[in-house]
Amino acid sequence: MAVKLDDVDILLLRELQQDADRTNVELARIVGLSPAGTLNRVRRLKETGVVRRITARLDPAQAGFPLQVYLSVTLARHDPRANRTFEETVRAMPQVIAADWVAGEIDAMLLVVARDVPELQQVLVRLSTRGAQRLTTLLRLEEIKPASPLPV
Amino acid sequence: MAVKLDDVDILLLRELQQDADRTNVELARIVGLSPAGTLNRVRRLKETGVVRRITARLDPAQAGFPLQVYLSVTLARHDPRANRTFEETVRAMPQVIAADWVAGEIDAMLLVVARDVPELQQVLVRLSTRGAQRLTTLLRLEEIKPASPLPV
DNA sequence: GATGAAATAGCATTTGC
DNA sequence: GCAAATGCTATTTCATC
Repeated sequence: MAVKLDDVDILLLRELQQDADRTNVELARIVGLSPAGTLNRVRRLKETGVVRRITARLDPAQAGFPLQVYLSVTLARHDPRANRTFEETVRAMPQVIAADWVAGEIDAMLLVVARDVPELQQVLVRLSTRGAQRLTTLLRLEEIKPASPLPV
Repeated sequence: MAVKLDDVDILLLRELQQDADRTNVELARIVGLSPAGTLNRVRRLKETGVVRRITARLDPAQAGFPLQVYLSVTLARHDPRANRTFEETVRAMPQVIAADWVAGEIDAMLLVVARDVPELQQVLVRLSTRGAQRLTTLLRLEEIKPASPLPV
């Protein structure tokens, strides 16, 4: 935790994670501060990087992406150059909506969306030709728990 | 795609996914509509469910959660009751910030955050005693690609 | 059926305390 | 961090295409 957060900050973070689509005045009422004070708090949370950004979260299926998969990836080689090639490939593919290096049974975990099966296959083929030795596809069937706030 | 989206809608979705922290007037200028028209569009996108919500995305480490893991889960039993028990357990655990049923080598994929190793272990133990037969932990090391907009 | 322009009420943001 | 003040913005209304 690189930033000191008091109770009001924590409360603001909870509220903003749940619903950032509210006026500053409304937030101020919730946390019991003046609008000016609230504005300063929120600004500081953004500036310090605790709040990375405010975004709209879409329903992937409603937005035209009925296929969502987790892709677990093992690389064929593990030198820095192979890693970078893979990273750049992943960043350049719009269907990959998140990706992380991980420690465990595999090397990387990707989240991929696609409009149909052929598009998904394109993604798989491209990753295979860019260093992925083993790709395990986990098709997202149903949400157990939606993207939730960090329990600050 | 359950909703018809024209070019202006698509443009709005792109902008809102990237940065929802802007005034309606600013959005209106970007998409080339009047503020009133833009407001109607955005409201409709929210009402139809394409936009699920507007939220603050935090930096997990900055917010006090240096440990983030993907947990792949295989259940011991697969009857409806075991599934429900597991679902309810997961929903009730604040450290689980997202969870999905998947088709593939495993049954479910979870995203978990923790303040330290003991807290992570607590999560693992609890899941084990609530139906998880096999738990594979993938520790998030480094971001390859941050949470990105759907490529609408 | 949706847009644009005008009008009002309310808000964001600044300044001084 | 608060209170007051100003300049904009959100939001509604109504005419319009």
